[in-house]
Amino acid sequence: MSRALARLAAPEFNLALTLNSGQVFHWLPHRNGFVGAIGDAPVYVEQRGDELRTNAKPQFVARYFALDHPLMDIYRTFPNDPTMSEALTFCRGLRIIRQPAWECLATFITSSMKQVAHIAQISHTLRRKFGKRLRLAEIELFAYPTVAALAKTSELELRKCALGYRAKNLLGTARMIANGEVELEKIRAMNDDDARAELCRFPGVGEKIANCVLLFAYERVRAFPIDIWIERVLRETYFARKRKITAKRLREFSQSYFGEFGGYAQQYLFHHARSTRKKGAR
DNA sequence: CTCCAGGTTCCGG
DNA sequence: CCGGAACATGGA
Repeated sequence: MSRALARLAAPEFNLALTLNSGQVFHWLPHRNGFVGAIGDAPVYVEQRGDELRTNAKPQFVARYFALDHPLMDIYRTFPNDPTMSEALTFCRGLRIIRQPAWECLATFITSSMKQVAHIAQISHTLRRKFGKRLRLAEIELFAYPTVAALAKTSELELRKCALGYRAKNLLGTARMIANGEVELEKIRAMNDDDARAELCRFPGVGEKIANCVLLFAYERVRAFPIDIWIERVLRETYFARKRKITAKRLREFSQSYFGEFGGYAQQYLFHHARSTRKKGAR
């Protein structure tokens, strides 16, 4: 495979960090890089310094990994405080990628109250069971199941994939899209608030998951998902020794304090907190 | 065994 | 608007 790899410039980018930061869940280590599907395309990609090598079309890969995002300009908008600075040092080169909307929405519906490792496991199970089989040389890969494919399964069948109570939500969402009740592409034209409200019409989608989808699939880089990790960071860092900080207050603070690239700041804080505080590092 | 994980929804103050 | 409880599953 290595003979046929195309090359593309990828300055200010850290592939491994980006793929392991909890925004996308199906890429697997392979040789010197990773294999995964970008939509229906089987992709191998590896990083050598400031360059990527891939079997796929360079522009296609560059778009997926958002290599056009002005990372240096984005960093300049980050607030200047110790916690944010540490996260930036730790996560430099992490990019918010452009995921297909349906795949991102469906994956985050299965993410509620689940560890990252388990979200990945569910993604692989669903792909293998209901997704299109793809081939990359000797490797077998699977696309995420289409809306139609999941819409015609059953709650029972999905529960067999360890979805638990999320099965009903995933199925209901697939059916709402399959019957035209909500059109994911129409959301692209909406402003952030309308888009968020539209996403919240799906069962199992509340503000947090809607914000993840806005950030990871609709390129709304201001969207600031607040999960338990981020909530801890906010409370401990910016509201230390304060009682009674409501969810509403946290939401308002994060929107104003982190600014126009709040979604980026959020992902850096999230990944840094998770990486440094799980292996007994505290 | 107990605790917790990239939450949402429903219900009673 | 706010706090609690129920909801499934598996890894630590």
